[in-house]
Amino acid sequence: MRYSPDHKQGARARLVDTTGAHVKKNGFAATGVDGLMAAAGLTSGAFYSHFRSKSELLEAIIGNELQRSIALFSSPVLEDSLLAVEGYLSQAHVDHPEAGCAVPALAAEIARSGLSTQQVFEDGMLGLKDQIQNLVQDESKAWSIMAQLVGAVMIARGLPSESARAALLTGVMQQVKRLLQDTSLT
Amino acid sequence: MRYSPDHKQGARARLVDTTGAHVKKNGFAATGVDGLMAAAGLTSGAFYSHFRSKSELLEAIIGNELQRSIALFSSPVLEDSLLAVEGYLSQAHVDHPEAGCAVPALAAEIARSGLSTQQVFEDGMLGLKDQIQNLVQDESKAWSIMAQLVGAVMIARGLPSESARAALLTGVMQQVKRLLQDTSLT
DNA sequence: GTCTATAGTAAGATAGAC
DNA sequence: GTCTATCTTACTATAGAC
Repeated sequence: MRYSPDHKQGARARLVDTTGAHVKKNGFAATGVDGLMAAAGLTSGAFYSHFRSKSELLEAIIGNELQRSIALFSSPVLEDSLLAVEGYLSQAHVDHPEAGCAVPALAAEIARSGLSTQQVFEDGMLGLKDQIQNLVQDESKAWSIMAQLVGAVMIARGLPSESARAALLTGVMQQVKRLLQDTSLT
Repeated sequence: MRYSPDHKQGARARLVDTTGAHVKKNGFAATGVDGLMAAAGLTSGAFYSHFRSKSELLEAIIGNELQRSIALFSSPVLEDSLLAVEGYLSQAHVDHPEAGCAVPALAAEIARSGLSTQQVFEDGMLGLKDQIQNLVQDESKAWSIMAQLVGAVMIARGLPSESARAALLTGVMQQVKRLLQDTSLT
């Protein structure tokens, strides 16, 4: 069977999606190319038809994942953003990293990777920051909200007891809500 | 040469220190037992005289590192805590993970490890939370401060440009300071 | 307690058939 | 574009000498 002209593009995009989920759940360094491709239903040999190296894959994953996150926080309406934040700080997000934000799952590994991957990360994070800043009209508050969301989910994922998780998530939710609603604070 | 009765204990403690620094910088999954022991000036064979497995080492590192962090935030005086927070959100802390807090460096890998390691992590995090709560007299604010500090340092380590890093760190510093100082906010 | 040596497995990456 | 097969290296862990 022949492949359509844009099959390669489509296959690469599908690979970035499925391996992205796998890597968010299991970690990038902890997973081999073999396991990555098996999760996508292919063998490791095919990997290098789409990426020159494993680190090139990480760069593609980060770009793809952050674009999704930006789309989730794209509404300029306060009510939509409150819903997005509630979803971010939910038990479901903590329990399912494979379907969630890439930042709490992969930021530590991004910090240890090459400059080009970090550049993609920075572009995405500045895009997210600008969107939140549009809501709260204050750069300091925008960075604070981002750091809280990311930090809270990352810490919550390491807490085994439900009670500690819930206390952390609701506590941070309370403070983030205040930042989003009270426009007087600086 | 013979070894003193408590040489084993001392050697293990030293191993937890030096491998802790190595793991915070390079990641846990990304480093082999060989490299870990080489960083400590030993060979890999000696590793299993002190730990039954690599994951037992992670557990020991987390316990050791969080005890240190708790000591750094142990003062009940507000001025001391402001200094500790400034150090946490400093360029130096972002640039030198090996000498810094284990949480932004390792939380994602803790979330993927065994229950006993997560239990040690939870104990340490609740201890830290209690100390901060003593300062701000509010559990929600304590969790919020912790999440912000951890999230900010982790994100900052992935940002290649100095300007973006500085904006993030000073922005979060401003919001954390407000939480620490303004006792009226809930 | 630390060493060398090694077992056994899995890693990242490449070559060539289809 | 994907497969199987393979090269080389590195991994976790163990055994036995000192």
